[in-house]
Amino acid sequence: MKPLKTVRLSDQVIEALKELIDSEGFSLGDKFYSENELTKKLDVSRSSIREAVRILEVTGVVTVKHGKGIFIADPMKKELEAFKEWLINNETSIFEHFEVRLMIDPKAAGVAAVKADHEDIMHMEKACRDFEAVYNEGKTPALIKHDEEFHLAMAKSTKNRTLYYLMKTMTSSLSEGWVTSLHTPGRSEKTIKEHKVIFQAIKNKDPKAAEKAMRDHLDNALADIRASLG
Amino acid sequence: MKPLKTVRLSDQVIEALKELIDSEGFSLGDKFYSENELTKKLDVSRSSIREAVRILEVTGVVTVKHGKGIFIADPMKKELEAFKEWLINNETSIFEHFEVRLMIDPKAAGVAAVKADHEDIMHMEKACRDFEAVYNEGKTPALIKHDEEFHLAMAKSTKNRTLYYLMKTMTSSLSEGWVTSLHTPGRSEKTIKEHKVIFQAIKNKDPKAAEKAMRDHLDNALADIRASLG
DNA sequence: AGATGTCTACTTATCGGACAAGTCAATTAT
DNA sequence: ATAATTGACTTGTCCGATAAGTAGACATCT
Repeated sequence: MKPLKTVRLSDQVIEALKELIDSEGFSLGDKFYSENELTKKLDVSRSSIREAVRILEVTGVVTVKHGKGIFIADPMKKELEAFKEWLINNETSIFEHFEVRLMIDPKAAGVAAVKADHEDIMHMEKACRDFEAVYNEGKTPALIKHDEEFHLAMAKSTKNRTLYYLMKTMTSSLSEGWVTSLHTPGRSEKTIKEHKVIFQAIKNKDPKAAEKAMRDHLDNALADIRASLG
Repeated sequence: MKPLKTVRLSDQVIEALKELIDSEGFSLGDKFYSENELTKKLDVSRSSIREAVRILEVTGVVTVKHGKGIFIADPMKKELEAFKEWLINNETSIFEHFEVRLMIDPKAAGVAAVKADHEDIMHMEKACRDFEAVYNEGKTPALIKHDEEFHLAMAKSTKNRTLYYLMKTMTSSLSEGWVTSLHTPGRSEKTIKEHKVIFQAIKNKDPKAAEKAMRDHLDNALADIRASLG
């Protein structure tokens, strides 16, 4: 790479690095080339490489770790991990969790009803089927996983990655701490029915019905938990 | 300036330069110190100075002109251009963030209206005052911090720690470099008014009014951002 | 065998000096 | 007076050296 007049070299390097990441299929968390490797690869001094990498770091494309190397970054990942850790360590109550989920999930279901495509519909339908199948096999502990699968499929179909990652963080922290509490007597059967109602509303592209169905689902689940806890 | 363990020197330089700009009263278009001057002034090698200056350039604090020097930039103008670029390059956009915030914040404001105690009210009132004070001083870049302060105080008064930490995670996930772009022309004045409306509704323990005020606030902010981006 | 410390290679972080190249104004030649 | 030149100052890039964090291999001790 030779300097082009009037255009800063390090700016060209920035573009070259983005291109490298895309074209060579680097993804989330992968270790990138070291500064020395990049020096040879792009035939540019290490100073220019460093400037470019540093800028890619502040713009959230990569993260640089002293002594380890350059890694492809996930913008929200760091914060979400800290969030999850906090959720687990602080044993936040299941009621807090539901209060938040009641804010998010119904609205998300409404958005999903508008934006879900065929693939999303298939995914949610599969989650419903899996839940029912596992229930019929009597594998109660595994049910929570498929409950999450449905809610995550729903979140994904909103086409909002931020929302999706957020839900993933919350659900994963939930399954690690409160597995047993969620399966109160008779809850699984109700969940199967309620998920189907939500699914149908989304499939019918009816936002209001989807929102209401999701709210009812969470309200019912919360009521059952309260009842079982006395 | 001596190196501090575990903290990158160039990061410290960034803060030092921001401090220099503030404390020595540099303003829009002024010629800043040259790299050599900064080297002597901060007792740091030119490489580190360059890294820091380069980052301040991409975040819109200064502009660097070959052969001429470093100049204090117009934050708004520069950043709005860069912000557009950033939105294009990053898949998770500010719009995704707002879509999620629109799900959470209004409901949270409703809960806050019910559960906020005296201390919470004081905290929110302080956030409103701080925002207005900083605005009157013309320190635009610092406004976002006090905007977040208000929303976090609101979240905290829900007494739901999960919700609070969630909000904290989301606000911090907004890339630090581009936050001032959120303050489009005329937005600050509106924010002051809108925050007051939300605050009053919460203080009056009126959940529905609080919810509506928050929804309006976010809708308006989003509309302004869309408008400023064309 | 298992725990512990040391060595080594590789990585990023910082430094200092060198030269290229753009800018501007004072000086000089015409 | 005008044009060309020079020189000082600026950022842009390169190079080589050293510091410091990391991880795995290896040897040592218990």
